[in-house]
Amino acid sequence: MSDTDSSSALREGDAPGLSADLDAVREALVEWYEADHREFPWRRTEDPYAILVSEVMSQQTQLDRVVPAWEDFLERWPTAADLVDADRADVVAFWSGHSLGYNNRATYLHEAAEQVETEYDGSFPESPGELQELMGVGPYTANAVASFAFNAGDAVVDTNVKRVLHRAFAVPDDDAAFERVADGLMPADVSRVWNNAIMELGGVACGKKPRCDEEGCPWREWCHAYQTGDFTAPDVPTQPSFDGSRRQFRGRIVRALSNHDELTLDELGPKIRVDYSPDGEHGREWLEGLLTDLAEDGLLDVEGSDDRTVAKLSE
DNA sequence: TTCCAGCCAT
DNA sequence: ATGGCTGGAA
Repeated sequence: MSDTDSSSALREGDAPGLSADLDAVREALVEWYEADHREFPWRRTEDPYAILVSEVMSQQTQLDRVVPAWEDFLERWPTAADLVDADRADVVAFWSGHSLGYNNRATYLHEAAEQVETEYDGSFPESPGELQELMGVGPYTANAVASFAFNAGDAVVDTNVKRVLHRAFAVPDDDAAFERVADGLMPADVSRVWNNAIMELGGVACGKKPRCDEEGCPWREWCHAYQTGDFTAPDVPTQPSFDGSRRQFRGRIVRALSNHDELTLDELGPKIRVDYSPDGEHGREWLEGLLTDLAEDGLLDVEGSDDRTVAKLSE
C-alpha cells in the first residue's frame, strides 16, 4: 500500500487488461518464482540491517555488482551497532573503493544506523511508515525492508514493477495508478515472496528486452503486451552524459581523499583534472565550489580559505 | 548510448 | 515538481 494513499481501491481505467481471475494470476507468479529464481545472498537472511544495506546498495546499481560489496560490508560492519561505531570517513571510503556510486548513500546508511540505535534502541522498526523515517529510506526501500525482513510490507513499486504492470495489464503510465494496481494485486500477508517475485519477473522475464517464452513468463495467457506484441515500457528519463560532468569530479574528489587523508586545494586539483590551474577556469574557485557542496552533503570537512583550504573526508 | 531494486534538497 | 547524485557494463 502506498504511503500517501493508504486505502484506495482500483479506479476505472487503472488496469484495463487485468483479468477477472485474480487468484489465478497471483498463484501463477508465486509458483513461477518458487520453482526457479536467481540466488542473491540477501535473499537468505531476514536481518533487517543486512537487508537495508543490500537495498541501499542496489539503488541504481546492478545486482551482480552489489554482491561482493554487500559481503565485504557485512564482514566489516556486521551489525548496525558496528556501523554506528565506524568513522563516517571509513564508510565513505569503503563505498568509493567498491565503486558503488552515489557516495552520499554511504552517509545515509551510517546516519540510519545511528537512528536505529538511538531511536529504537538498536532493534529495527517493522512498519513501512517507521522505516521510511530512516535517512535514505523512501517508499520503495521501506516496503522492501518491511517485506524481506518482516514479511510486513506493502506492494513495492519500482521501475521493474511499473514496466510489468504497464505491459501485462495496460496500466497507464501514472504513479498513483501503479500504486493502486500493485496494491490490489498483492495477496495479503505474503509480501516477502510476492515482492521478490514481481521484481524477479521484471528483472528476468520482462526486462527492457522481454524474454517471455525463454523465461516461461507465468502471465503470458493474461498479458496485454504478449497478445498485442506492443512491449512499450514507461519512459525512464535519460541521464545527461557522465563524462565531463560535475558528478564525475565529485566522485574523483572522494576517491582522492579516501587515499590521502587530507589535501590542500592545489594538491587535490591536479589529481582530479589534468588541466587544473589555481587561477584558471577550473581552478581554486571551481574546486572550492565542489568541496562546499560535498561538505553540505556530509561527505567532507573543509577548513581554511584560499590557498590554505584543506579538505578531508568527514569524521 | 543506455540501463540499473531511488532518495534528498530546494 | 524538478534537478543532482555515481560508475560499470551491455
